[in-house]
Amino acid sequence: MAPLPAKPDMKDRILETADRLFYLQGIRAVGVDTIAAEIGISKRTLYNHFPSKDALISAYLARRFVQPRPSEKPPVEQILGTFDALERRFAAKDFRGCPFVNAVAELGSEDKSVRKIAIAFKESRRLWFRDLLLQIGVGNAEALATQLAVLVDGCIAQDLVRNDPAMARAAKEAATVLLRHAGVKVGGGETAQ
Amino acid sequence: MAPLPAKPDMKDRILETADRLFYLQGIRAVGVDTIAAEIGISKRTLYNHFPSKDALISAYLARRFVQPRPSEKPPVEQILGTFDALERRFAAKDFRGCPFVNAVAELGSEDKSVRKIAIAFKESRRLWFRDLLLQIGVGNAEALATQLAVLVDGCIAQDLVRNDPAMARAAKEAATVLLRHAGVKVGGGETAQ
DNA sequence: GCCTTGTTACACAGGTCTGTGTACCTAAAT
DNA sequence: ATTTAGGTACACAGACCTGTGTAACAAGGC
Repeated sequence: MAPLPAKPDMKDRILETADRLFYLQGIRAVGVDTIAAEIGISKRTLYNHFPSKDALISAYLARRFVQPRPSEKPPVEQILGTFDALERRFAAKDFRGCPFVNAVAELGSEDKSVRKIAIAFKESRRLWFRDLLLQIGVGNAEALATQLAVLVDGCIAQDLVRNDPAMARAAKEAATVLLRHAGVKVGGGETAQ
Repeated sequence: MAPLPAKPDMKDRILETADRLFYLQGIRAVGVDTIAAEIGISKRTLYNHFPSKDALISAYLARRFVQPRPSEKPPVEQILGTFDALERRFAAKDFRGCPFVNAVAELGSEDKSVRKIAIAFKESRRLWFRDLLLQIGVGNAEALATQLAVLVDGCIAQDLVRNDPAMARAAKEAATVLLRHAGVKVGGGETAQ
């Protein structure tokens, strides 16, 4: 075919493809040959952009590390909205759990850098919860934020195995109870639209 | 009948070793050569007991599928005791998360039999919670049992990444709030020793 | 023109993995 | 003593993996 030198950044294309395959099939299950073949480039080109598969794995996880964008909505809505968003993602059939948890499960405790970024991600989400809780004056925001983080990862793990978006709803109901118990006034009923 | 070999049951030794290595290092990361070498047997012997690595993986997961033994303790203690037991296991440095979640994360959705046993395990634990809740007359035991199961898997996932046994305590505190909210009279304070 | 940059095609080294084939050994049961 | 089940040693096939080396090609900038 046309040996087009690819207008969009080749590095981005490689990374986007690696991301998709790593996430859907597992890191160890996908070889660099497979990634290159999927894009239609030679393996040599891939190695011209990433010095090793490990570098590609790191870039993959770094790419997945996205902070939630600041929102104008009330903190309680943001917190509970997290579980609505999860439920929507569970319904998509290309959802395969948390890429960080999966990577740690797959690559073991050996891999220092993978664990490091996974810890950073988990902690960043916990802090996001904590800051929202502080905004609404919740006492013991630290503990409650941890509990919310546990609920998030719990319903993700459950959905990974069961493929049941209702797990997000169960987590949301639990989160609602915890918030109310902490004195937070939660708007709608337990089954928000 | 089968004449006894000199050794105790070789099949058990293979399975026990495979279990340890699969769990600690990951299924794909451990080859049959490694398992055989660890026991000090030849690879041929291993294949005389298990027709394939897949069969060994299935046996490994089946072995991990243990039901909690019936207990005389009050249901509430059994439920909350689950999180104490988890905290103890998190403190051990050979804890590496839930073997079923890890297997699904590692082997992908392709593998039907792995997913099947993982689902069965998750559901069996949920039903264990549900039956205990029914014993103490909790209304909506189904939903609460699901929430408890989410908390269990959530703190396991969190600990897998963070290596922090406090995650079990956080989950236990959340579980306590949920139980109280359901009308259950919970004995000790939120930090039972 | 020419030169640099990026890509391609392809071979290959060196390692790992699963699974098999074969011949020999050991010890217990008969 | 013979049979036989099970274990050992070891080679090997065939596949896959990561990563490199090399020569050719295509295009834009100078």
